[in-house]
Amino acid sequence: MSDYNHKEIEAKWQQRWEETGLYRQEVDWSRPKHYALTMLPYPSGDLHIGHWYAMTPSDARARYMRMKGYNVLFPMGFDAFGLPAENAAIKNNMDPKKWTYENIEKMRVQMRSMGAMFDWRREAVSSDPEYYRWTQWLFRRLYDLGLAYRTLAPVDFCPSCNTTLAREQVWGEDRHCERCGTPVIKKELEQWYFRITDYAEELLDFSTIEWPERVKTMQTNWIGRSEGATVVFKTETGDEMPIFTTRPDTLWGATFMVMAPEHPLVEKITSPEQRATVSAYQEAVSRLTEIDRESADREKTGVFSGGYAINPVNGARIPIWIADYVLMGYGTGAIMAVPAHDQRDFEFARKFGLEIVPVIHPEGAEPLSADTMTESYVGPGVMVNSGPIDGVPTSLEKGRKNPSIDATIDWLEANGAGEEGVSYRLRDWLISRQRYWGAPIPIIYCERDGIVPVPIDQLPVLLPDDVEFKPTGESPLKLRRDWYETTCPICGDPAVRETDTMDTFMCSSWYQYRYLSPHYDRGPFDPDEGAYWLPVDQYTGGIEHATMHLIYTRFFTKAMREMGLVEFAEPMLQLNNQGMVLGEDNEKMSKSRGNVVAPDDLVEKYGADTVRTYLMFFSRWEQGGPWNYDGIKGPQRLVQDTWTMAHADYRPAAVSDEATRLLRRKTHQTIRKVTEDFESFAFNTAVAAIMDLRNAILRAQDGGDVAPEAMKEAVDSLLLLLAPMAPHVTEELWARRGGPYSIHQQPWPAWDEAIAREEVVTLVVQVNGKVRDRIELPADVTEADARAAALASPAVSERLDGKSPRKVIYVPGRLVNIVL
RNA sequence: GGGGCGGUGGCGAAACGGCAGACGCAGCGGACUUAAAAUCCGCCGGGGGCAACUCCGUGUGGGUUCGAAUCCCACCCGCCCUACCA
Repeated sequence: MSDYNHKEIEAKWQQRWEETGLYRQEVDWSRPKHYALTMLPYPSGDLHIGHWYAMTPSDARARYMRMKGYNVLFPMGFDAFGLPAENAAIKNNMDPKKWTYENIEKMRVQMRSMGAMFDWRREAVSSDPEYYRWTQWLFRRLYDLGLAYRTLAPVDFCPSCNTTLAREQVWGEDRHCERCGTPVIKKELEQWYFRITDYAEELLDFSTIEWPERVKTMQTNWIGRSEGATVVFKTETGDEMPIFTTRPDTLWGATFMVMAPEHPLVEKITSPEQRATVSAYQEAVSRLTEIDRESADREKTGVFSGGYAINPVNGARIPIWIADYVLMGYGTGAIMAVPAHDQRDFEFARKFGLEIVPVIHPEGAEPLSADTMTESYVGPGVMVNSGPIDGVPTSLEKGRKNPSIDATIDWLEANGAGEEGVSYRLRDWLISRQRYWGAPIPIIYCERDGIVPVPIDQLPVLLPDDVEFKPTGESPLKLRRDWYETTCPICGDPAVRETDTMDTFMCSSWYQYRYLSPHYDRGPFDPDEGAYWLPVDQYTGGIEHATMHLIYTRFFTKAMREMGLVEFAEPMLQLNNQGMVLGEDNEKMSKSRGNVVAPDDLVEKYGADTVRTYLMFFSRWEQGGPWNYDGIKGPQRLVQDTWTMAHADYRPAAVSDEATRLLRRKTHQTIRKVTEDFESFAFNTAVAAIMDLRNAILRAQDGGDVAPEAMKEAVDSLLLLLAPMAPHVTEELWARRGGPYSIHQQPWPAWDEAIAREEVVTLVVQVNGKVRDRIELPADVTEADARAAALASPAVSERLDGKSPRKVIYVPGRLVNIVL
């Protein structure tokens, strides 16, 4: 037996797998398919331990499914557009493309060291023109479906540099430009959006997918469905001013209105006397950070507009105020204020001396009085001062099934003053980025024809190379006149290109489709591949994408369904999230903390097999936890012991049936346990079970009284069970023991329930719930015998003291509890 | 403020409502060795006892149950997400 040399073995098998195409994944309609996908990395240039933690257990699961008989697709690629490349380029005066592709090359080498079963022929890189051609194509299809639109949106703008700024370019409390120090202003710019809100309702439906409750809850909260009513108020200038409320029943208590400072009607309703005040307020608000503006504990600010609106339920003339606690992005950007029954409105009314009219009489209490209230009342009661709904009970704080709300909506609909309505917190997806390193938005602006999409046959709109990264504040794309200036596809007149690029989340919203056929040039993916492989069966990745990527890709799939590209509505049927590997100090890993664990060094020292096994063993996968350099010794010993026992020249002196039966039982119990654990992503206990089998085999080899066939079964089974976790060393040992190539193509071992069954059970004997004795009984003992045996236990009879028990609980195979 | 996840030996963790601590790390004692590493054997939650054994113990306080780490209620602590959502 030679020593275990992980470097030699891992290099050897990685090369052999490559040469023999072991991990080529092809359509095969005669076999059931399994599309396993793990989130693709951003090419930062260094594969860190978090990547290993995400990818190697996913790989082991894919390998397990393969051994179970599935035709498994397990691809990999790179989410290669994005800001870091551009920042690195500006900093080092380097081409972002060069930076990105050098990083990709480096990471490919690192990923190969994992020994994962990625089929590299299916690799997709989102910054390749043959990839983003189809990103642009999908944009075009979304545009044609009316799901992409352009509208004004506020961005941070430096009036001195005359440019938009990214959030991280705005510095300090006073929000000044990072370059020139000028205070930035909010400016309305034309930006591209996707109408994800059209799918808000459908995105709330998780009935066809098995995703973690946590992710479903986060998405549900993110989408934020509220039920209520839309009510149209009329301003004195004659404009309609719709509002959304979850408490339409309190309409009779509305004593003023509040508009967001950015509301388009503000200009119109502001009176001449108030104009200067309102403008100053708008200006001040535009300088606040989002965080400042949206922090709830900040004191309310606002100004009177000078305008009035009419409450449609009672004709009351109420003042319209402007305040930034009302957000343009939610509902209609304007609210009715009911200070008696809404705390925010109450605080505002008290601060500015506005009228408060209670419309709910609390159950069994004194009527509310505007003069004595110290906070709003949101409890149950009976409606008062509310015309047609006086006397109707109100129970819940929000939502329907509240009699007073139902009655109000009926009244509103009957009188044409409003209707039942639903509002979502979800906003449309802003995809414009004032950035170079991204997929160009394939749009041309023509004086005559306006917004003109680039014709399909002219895609991709290539991102030009050799751009100048002068810090001028202009997009580098604008400086490339030969690229920026073009002609209108419709009229042929001179026109200009859109210089914004697409959010990289768009690239990653459909990559699972591109993997099927990364070089296909007649569509985003080859439908023949799609028909077989889609949708993704098993998706793995971090929880941090719960409300971003994981919503976007669901939206994309629904939109692709509208395009006729797919027939299903959900991209990934099952999702499992891994946790995070923390530093040894139990803190998030970071260079500044000096607690970063480098996988390359670990692979050098221990080998990929040991690193993989340790990552799967040290904690529950979805939980993660702190790294521990000592802990890796456990899996290291497992690998070493496996090496030793697989080489052992085992010749028993004399065979014992009992010892043989015990080892076989352990073997079959382990197969059962590891199989169940792989099914449920419980990798840590799977490794523990394999370690347990290892212990039994070593003991049996030492004892030398187990039949050779049982020993072979045990060792071969251990190799097969360990193969998904430690693919190289098990392959080597399998080959050395004369097994056919490859171990990864062997069927997953099956267990025999009869062999796995215990013949003797240890019954716990409790008296009043406390363990007093343990008795060994045959596994098939009858209830009567078990009860009798328990009562016969000395520990019981002693405590029973001649009396008969009040009750005896029998749990088969577990315990007998005697209650005195 | 809202929502989510978690709190079990020195450490990472196991445990269909049924023997708490599987498996591993560290530690301690011993064997081998000139020595160290590696390896092997034993011990390893706390208290009491020579021992058989016994009492206590899963963040805190209650509850349900024959029986609770597990279910319910309240609270404390930690982490994550979200944040004036009308």
